[in-house]
Amino acid sequence: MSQDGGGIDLETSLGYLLKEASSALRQAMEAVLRPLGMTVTHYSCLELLAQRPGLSNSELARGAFVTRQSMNVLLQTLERDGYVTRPATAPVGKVLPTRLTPRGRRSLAKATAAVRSVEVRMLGGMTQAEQSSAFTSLQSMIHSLRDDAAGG
Amino acid sequence: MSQDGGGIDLETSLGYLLKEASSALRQAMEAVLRPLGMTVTHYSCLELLAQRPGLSNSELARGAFVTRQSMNVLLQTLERDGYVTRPATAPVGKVLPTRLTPRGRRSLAKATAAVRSVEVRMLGGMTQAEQSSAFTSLQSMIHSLRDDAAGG
DNA sequence: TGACTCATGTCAATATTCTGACATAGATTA
DNA sequence: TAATCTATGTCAGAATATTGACATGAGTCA
Repeated sequence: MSQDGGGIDLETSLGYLLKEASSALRQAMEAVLRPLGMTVTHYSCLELLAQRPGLSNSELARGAFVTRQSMNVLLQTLERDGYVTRPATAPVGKVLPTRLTPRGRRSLAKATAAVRSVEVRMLGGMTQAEQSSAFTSLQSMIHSLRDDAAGG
Repeated sequence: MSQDGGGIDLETSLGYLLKEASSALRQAMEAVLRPLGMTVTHYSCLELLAQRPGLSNSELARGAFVTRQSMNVLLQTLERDGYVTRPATAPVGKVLPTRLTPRGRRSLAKATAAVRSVEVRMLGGMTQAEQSSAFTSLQSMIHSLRDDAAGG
């Protein structure tokens, strides 16, 4: 309709569609993770640690797209429940490198399978070429948005 | 690296990239909306009402990707502050059609301009063809994820 | 008409995340 | 060395969103 000068047409807005897709993905992940007693952030943290052992609280926070305060709360729970371990004192600086315990690894294995099924489903209707171009497009969007200068 | 049988390689995962892009967009929107004293959900609600006057609480919730309970709290605040109006009694059923007040429209105008600048920036590095294919890809992902059957 | 199902609006309690703040450790610079 | 800047871990309070629950109204079906 009359998008010019008016509002942002949500029907054709790529930003809105991006949010819609992200929301659908999150909901699908929550659905398969819930039976495992795991939240998305919880899973993200474990998956990050599996791929990059020794990540710090702040690095995990950035990787899971939450604040370091939120990640800190999560890590304390995960540590208490025996999914991860952190040294009592920092080897260097204030950074506490975190690692998965065997229990954490076991827990992650089930979650990864569940999440993989979601991703496979999401990619189901796309050709390899489409996936490839979607990848490039998303990277482009991220790059443009990261060029600080908020006010323009 | 060794993604087979192991974890989900976050470096090459389209799902992770989707979350990354969505997070970057949200952060950029928060940055430009904050000076206006508005949150993203707050803005989304107003924008939805501008395009589809008379939307109900539940419909607004779905459009803004929050629960109807969360939207209800927001609407009560917006109504109290004079940005929207709702009839005291439902014209039909329990549905209360919500509408923007002149004040709500004024407030939205500034926000829309700010958000538009973010979307323009996001699209800056993409050709028209890329935007078009990104749109199709995102729609495909949403469609695949919406095909319920969570567990497979 | 009556029973059933579904969607809605709303209240309450809980959970999650964020903002603000502080002390500390390393790097940078003079 | 000393001052400054940046990044980190963490505590506390506030904002935000969610789950759970209930009553109500509309639609369906017998």
